[in-house]
Amino acid sequence: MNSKAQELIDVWQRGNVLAETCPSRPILSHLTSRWGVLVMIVLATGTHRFSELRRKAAGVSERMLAQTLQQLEADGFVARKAHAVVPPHVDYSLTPLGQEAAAHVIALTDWIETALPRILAETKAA
Amino acid sequence: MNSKAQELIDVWQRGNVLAETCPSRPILSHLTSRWGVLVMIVLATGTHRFSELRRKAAGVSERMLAQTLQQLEADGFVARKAHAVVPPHVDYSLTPLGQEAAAHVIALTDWIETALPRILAETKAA
DNA sequence: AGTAATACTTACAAAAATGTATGTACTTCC
DNA sequence: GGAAGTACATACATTTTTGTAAGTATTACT
Repeated sequence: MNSKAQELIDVWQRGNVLAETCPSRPILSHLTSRWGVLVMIVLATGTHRFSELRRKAAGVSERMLAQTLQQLEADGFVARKAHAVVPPHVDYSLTPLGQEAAAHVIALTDWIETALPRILAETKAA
Repeated sequence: MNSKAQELIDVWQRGNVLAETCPSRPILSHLTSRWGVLVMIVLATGTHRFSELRRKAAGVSERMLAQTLQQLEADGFVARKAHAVVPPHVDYSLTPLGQEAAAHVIALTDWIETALPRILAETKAA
């Protein structure tokens, strides 16, 4: 059996982000995308509405927030609950899977935030 | 004192990725960039040459690898050591700071790789 | 003399991400 | 009657990212 075929089989057991076509790569990119990271962090603190997320993740446009939420929902990390009222009311929260993912994303960003003074001290100008 | 000024001061103690202009954001984006993640993972397994990194991080172009390495080096996560020989020989490794960062990046990717079957099972078509 | 090897850089092109502005639906409030 | 409020979608423009191809320097091998 060639290595390509082996890779396909392995995915049923475990992904490998180093492999070019592994389905873990798009998942990783959604989770580590510019806004994906921030959305996960905010949702980890509890259920939020669209507009609340927009305010807390400073800098996101409506368009990007909507797109990001749809990706995370499609990946099974975010649950969307729309209430049939006018004006619209939609609640976003993390699924159990999303909570697991968020824990790691937060561990990373938390480290960065904490280590920032040390990092900045060693950073060479861009 | 206004909140903008407070933000500037706080950075000396701790970053906040939710803040639009916090210097932690570019750091985060370098670490979570498409190739940044892979480079950190590979370097965490030991010192590598440019060409070795290129092979292990399947899919990177020379241009992107060079650029990624320069960013990570500027941030103080990667150490570059060039040997003055012909043909060129350059070794890349993680700094102590880089090793701390890598640990978290790996925790995340490792979780994704492990959870991949579960994730794929819940994933809605793109 | 021509080719290979390594770690890049540079110019150019194509693709992807992101932003801006505008529209929608329906109800409540002024 | 007109404005506000919410959660989006859509078209379009711009910016950023990424890739491709080619070039560079020096030595060794054929």
